[in-house]
Amino acid sequence: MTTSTTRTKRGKGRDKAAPARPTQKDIALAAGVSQAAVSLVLNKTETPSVPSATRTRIIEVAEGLGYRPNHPARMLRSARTMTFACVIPDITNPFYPGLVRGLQAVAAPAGYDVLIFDTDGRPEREARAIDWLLQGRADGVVATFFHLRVPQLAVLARKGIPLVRLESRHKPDGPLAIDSVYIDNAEAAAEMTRLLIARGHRRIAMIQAEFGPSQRRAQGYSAVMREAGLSPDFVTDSAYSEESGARAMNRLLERRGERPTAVFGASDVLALGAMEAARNAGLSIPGDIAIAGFDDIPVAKLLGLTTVRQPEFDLGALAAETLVRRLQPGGLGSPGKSRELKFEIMKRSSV
Amino acid sequence: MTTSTTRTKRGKGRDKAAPARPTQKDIALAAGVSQAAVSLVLNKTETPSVPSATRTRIIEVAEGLGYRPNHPARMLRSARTMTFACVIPDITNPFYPGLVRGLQAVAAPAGYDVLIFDTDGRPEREARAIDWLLQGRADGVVATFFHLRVPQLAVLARKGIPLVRLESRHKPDGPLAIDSVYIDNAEAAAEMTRLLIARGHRRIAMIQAEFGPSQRRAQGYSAVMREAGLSPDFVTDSAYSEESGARAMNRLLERRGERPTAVFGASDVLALGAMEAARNAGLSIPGDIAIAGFDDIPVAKLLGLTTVRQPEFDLGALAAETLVRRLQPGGLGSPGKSRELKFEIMKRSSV
DNA sequence: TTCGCTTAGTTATACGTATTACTAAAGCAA
DNA sequence: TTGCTTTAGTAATACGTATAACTAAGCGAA
Repeated sequence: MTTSTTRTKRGKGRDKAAPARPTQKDIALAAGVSQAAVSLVLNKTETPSVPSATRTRIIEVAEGLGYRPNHPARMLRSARTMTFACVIPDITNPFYPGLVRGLQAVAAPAGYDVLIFDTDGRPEREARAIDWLLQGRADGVVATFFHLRVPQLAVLARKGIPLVRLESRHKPDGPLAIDSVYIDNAEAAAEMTRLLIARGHRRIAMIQAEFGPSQRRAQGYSAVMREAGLSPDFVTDSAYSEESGARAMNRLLERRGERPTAVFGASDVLALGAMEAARNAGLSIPGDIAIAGFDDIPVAKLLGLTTVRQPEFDLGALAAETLVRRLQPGGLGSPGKSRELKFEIMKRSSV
Repeated sequence: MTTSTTRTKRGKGRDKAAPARPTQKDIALAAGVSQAAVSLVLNKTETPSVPSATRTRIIEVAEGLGYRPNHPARMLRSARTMTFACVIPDITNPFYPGLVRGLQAVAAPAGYDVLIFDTDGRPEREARAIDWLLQGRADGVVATFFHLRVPQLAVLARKGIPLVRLESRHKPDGPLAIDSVYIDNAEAAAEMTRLLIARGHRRIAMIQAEFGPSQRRAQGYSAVMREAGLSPDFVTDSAYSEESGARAMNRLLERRGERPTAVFGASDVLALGAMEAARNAGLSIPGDIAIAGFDDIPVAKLLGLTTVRQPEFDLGALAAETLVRRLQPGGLGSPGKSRELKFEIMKRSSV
């Protein structure tokens, strides 16, 4: 609008002051060598066919022009994106940022970046994620799928894209390059349920979500309840969100007859929502009602929530390690493994 | 399979039946047309030179083979990555996931993905981010830099990569494609300080971090304090983390002489750390000490933290819109604009 | 002299796509 | 018949890189 020169950024326009991104060709031209020589020097630490004088000259010219390798071109040529995709329901759920950092911690030193894809736990978004991955945007994937199962995921492995699933239980080895990392969700939930029973609770309800890891947690809870001669009591809401948790808790509180004395949220976010709803209803925690969660997101500590600790960072790091190994030559051949990390019961003040 | 012409063309023929990702060439071969025809049909909605019979055949073959366009090749050819980079200190800070979702909400419908780069607020990581962006990995950037200033960032704009900064105040228009979105951090901090004074506090300390938006917030606080004839009282720690907040609070509590009656954390995360330290020291909030924060991260509500609301999602969405507009033809020419969103004081129970 | 070896590179090609420029064949009018 | 238009495509090229295959010059040895 003002006095601005219409600058053509790149293209055959070739005007002098246009600071386009210089390519190896530009360096070659400026240094009086071929493009191949430039590529050689810039990529190999030892170049038998290029003497150090030329080497130095090329490097100096490259620095002088501010050369940066063109990533897309590299990807195309080498069929490697040097990117991991992280497919998760929602980065806003405080469980996942820690996982992502774990991923990054291992991926970055190995030269990989991390791309995030949110599915919102919806089947069509999960399908879109697969489609998107098949476009060669990532060399490997770490993912939590609520809906897709191995048959739908196998296509990735078949196209040479290893996948590490964040799972809720041990998976039998499979022939494809689909691995998993997990903590034993059923056992963890079982142990938490035992704790609640040991504290004297008999009417214990579980707030669960429709899909995802909540199912496995529900199994552990159910098993222990029945073992103790108590009847499982589920309230199901749609998502892993505070709103869902609060809604579920309100449904519990509206019940006529005997209310539960303890509520086990299938995830911390659900438990926190439940906690707030309980407080809003004038109940004290754990006096009037005990609340337990699952995940141990960072705020759980601040709020004194008794919960199951999932080592999110370590899970991410382990997943990344698995991918890095898979992507080494010949790594795709071995059978899919399931690797376990240990959970921990964090006893705080909400139970 | 039916026709045994499935050949492995990538990977030097190691695997036997490896179903490589089919390319346009493969489709062309199978459909008896040229690669150009395939590209035409698959990309244009109207193809005057390809009759609908051929069109249909090509599309069917493409679907039959499970064709997915190769993203790197597209990027190279079209010089468009269809990716936005989001450069932030730490995705683990609960302020940022919401920002990312706002970004995604606008970016995705426009066809852009979002890549996350964590800097940890360290200068060398920020420099690495720039370097990394210059490799043509993203078409546009949304970023929070603690250390880099316009001179160092200008290189992006000069190479045709628009940048939207998440800022703490209005920036004068500049000639480059560097925009910013912000809330008026100084005024917000000023207003919060006024609230604390209005509640009767006279000894009000601020916990701040060494770099980043904390500085601007400190200015607003200082101004109001001095205006009221009170002296500003800073405790500085390194990062925007709970540990830093707790450490700073402990330093305040260890002071001999008169303790502050209110503590203003330059960010919610700092305030939460301070809150925990205060509780651990046996103080009640707000009875013994009032605590205020800045950001309004999701847990602030759960913990009853009085704080300044930054519309994180909207900031992200606005940033993305700005980028999308910049990337439309001719969008890079206009001067860099600074766009403001409104903050809100969230009065809860910690003050 | 010829042969072989080393040095210092260069040339050529491929990755998969998008796009521009071109063309062969058919149809039709004059 | 020629000339022109339409139809239905194809061939060629470029994007920037990595790498395999090649070469020209110089030198020493047989």
